[in-house]
Amino acid sequence: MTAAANQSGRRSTSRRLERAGIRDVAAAAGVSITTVSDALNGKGRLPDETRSRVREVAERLGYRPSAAARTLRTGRSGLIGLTVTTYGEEPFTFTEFAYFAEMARAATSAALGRGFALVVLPASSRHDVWSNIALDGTVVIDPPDQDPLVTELYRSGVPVVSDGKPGNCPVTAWVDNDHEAAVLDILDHLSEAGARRIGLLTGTSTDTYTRLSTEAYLGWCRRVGQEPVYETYPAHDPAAGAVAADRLLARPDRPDAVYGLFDPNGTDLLAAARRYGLRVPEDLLLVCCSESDVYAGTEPPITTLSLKPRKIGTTVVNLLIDAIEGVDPGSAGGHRAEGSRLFPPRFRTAGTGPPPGTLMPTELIVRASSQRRSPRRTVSPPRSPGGG
Amino acid sequence: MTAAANQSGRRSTSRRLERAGIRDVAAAAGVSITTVSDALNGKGRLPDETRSRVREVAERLGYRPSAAARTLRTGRSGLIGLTVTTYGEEPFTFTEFAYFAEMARAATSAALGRGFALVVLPASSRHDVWSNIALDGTVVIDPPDQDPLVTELYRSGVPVVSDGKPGNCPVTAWVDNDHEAAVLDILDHLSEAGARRIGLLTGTSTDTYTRLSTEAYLGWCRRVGQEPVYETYPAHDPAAGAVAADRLLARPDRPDAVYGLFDPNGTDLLAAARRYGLRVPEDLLLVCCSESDVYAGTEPPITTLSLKPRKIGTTVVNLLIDAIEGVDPGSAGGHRAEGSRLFPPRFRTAGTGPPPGTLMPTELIVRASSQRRSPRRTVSPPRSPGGG
DNA sequence: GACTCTTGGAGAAACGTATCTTCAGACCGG
DNA sequence: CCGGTCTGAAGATACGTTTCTCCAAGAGTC
Repeated sequence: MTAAANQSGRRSTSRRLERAGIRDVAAAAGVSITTVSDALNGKGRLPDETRSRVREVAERLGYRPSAAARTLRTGRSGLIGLTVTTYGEEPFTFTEFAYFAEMARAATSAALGRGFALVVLPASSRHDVWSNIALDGTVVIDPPDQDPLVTELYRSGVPVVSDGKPGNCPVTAWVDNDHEAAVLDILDHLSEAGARRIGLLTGTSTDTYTRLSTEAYLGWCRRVGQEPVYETYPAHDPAAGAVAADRLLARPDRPDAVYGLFDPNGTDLLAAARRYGLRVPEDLLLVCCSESDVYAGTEPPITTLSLKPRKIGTTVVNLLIDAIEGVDPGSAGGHRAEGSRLFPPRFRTAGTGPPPGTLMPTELIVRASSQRRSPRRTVSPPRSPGGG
Repeated sequence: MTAAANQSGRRSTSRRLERAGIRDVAAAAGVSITTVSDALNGKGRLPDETRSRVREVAERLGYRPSAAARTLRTGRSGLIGLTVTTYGEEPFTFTEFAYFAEMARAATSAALGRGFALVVLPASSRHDVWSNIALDGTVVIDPPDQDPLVTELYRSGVPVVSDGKPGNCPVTAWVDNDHEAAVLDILDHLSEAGARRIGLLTGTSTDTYTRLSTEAYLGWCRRVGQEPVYETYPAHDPAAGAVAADRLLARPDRPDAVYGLFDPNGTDLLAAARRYGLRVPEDLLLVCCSESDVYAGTEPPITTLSLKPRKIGTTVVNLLIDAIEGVDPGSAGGHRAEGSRLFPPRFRTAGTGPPPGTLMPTELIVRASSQRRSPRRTVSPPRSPGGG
């Protein structure tokens, strides 16, 4: 007791009325700080009586362990960065699209459930902000090729999991949709509904989503023998989308079905169709990729492809925390991702092979805009009942 | 140099291949760690030559100061909590409504601009998550009366600024719209457009927004001599809104104009009106509170009240950081809030008076749904040209 | 030449926790 | 009676900064 009391005495003279520290608790309980730490953290070998007594004293003193000190000592902050990449020169697309909002929400929730909190950090943030925060790991949304930020993070030993298959930057793991399969699915769906010439509304940026989707479309055209009909525009510019939709329907080789890669494309295409006197779905079949449920209420309702951002967000965070906690994902201790795991994930062992990736399924929500036969049906599964 | 070299030597034997620390930089540059710290942080009295040499060495070694250690030492983490309150039993309304998404985005941006990052923390989070994070301050969105979380934060000395005038919990400062003025404005606007009986669609929860708005409506009715016509529903339940909208228009004393307090009310009311064969705006004038621009594209476009979440988010964060940095908001050093400041903010001096509040203006975006005369006009200022 | 300033920089003490090591004593079998 | 094991707990160190205090030497000043 004497030592603890001495320390406490010293402190009380040097500082006044500050928050109670572990030493104060130790002194008040008549034990050492080791015992306090052990009692509060459920470690060490202590009789339950001591444990509860210490806890009670700590409670009475309103003791709150210093997160900073704990982080310094343990090397764990309980903080995960959520990086939102910026489109073009736009400062900040976070929550701009429903996809990001949903994904961020699910990620926050999943992290919280495992005791971590999320720090929202645009990739364009000042470097001093980044380096001033103790991060246990980072989620990166849709990193561009050769993202210097990701590279530096990875090099400095911070686990990085990306939403979107990374181009050339090393990551611990990544999660993405099977964009190729999704596009092919939609094209088949439109063909079955009677489409003869399917057009595409796509973006000019080089992110994986845009690239894979466009390539899948072009490949399908080649295979089926259809001339590609597509227009591109900078996806981050909301005004440009309407213009591109107009361009697409104004072409001499006007498509009789269109798939739009971005969320606002549905309303833009619908408006353009109206301007050209095209009826949907009679004259024009429409599908777009969107997480917004406004398309259930448009006239007519529009078929959408959902990328399942909630599943993605949850999976990304779980993979990241697994990596942080050093869990072997094969063992029983690891948290199982919810979606189907097409690629068996392996955690990076120094310099062997590509980082493990997980492909998540998408969901096609079929509505009136892509059905000629029975426009009364509103929602149906994407494939015939026999499909997996 | 000897001491530094010794320390470096000791360390290199005990640990291998870890990140470079300040000691390593000091040893490599042949100076003391004090000098390194001063050089890197622009403090102390050092000739530029030494400064740049140290910086260069640090760069070469890839030195990144430990955020945890800095936080422990300085007591500043550069982290701000963003608390999203939960509606009813719903887990998590963050980004649910456009208001929160916009507000959070603006807050993140503003914080980043001043060197802080935001940690998203639902009020329902496990306590261990809260206490495990070193927060310099917290933004609380719409705290309920007697929020225990806010009370504890405030008591433990963490500055708290709330979006929404707090009920009974102590905060450092708060920001809110002038909801009473906004409602009165809308009611006047509808009256001028020819409404004889104005109805209200409101919520059952007790948050400030709902309470003040409803009270303003009731007061106006009393003053004008109109019998109140309103329906309430739990705002967090999206399905209940449509039902309540239907109830309101099914009443025997059916209103000829309705103001809906929540974002989805516009589409719900429009759908209900259609079901009852009511034309908007001919038979029914419509206004709702929303940040979504879908109401510019509905048929007809709907007049909305914007609470200006971006301004709110920016102001809240700036007030919080002012408090964290101990800036007297009256002095030139303080960051000026952008909006009009109806109450002169004073920072809390122990136990005197209520916390300083700032009222921000709202904006009425007038569209066809609330105008009988000239439905062609789409957007106009809320008041007559003479108004402030 | 003794004195004050000023400049450049080093030493060492925190910050508050977690944990490794050590240690005294109790208990126990032979 | 003695060595060994187990329990309960204290001591000390390290985590990596920032910053307060102090000192040496050079530069002026009278």
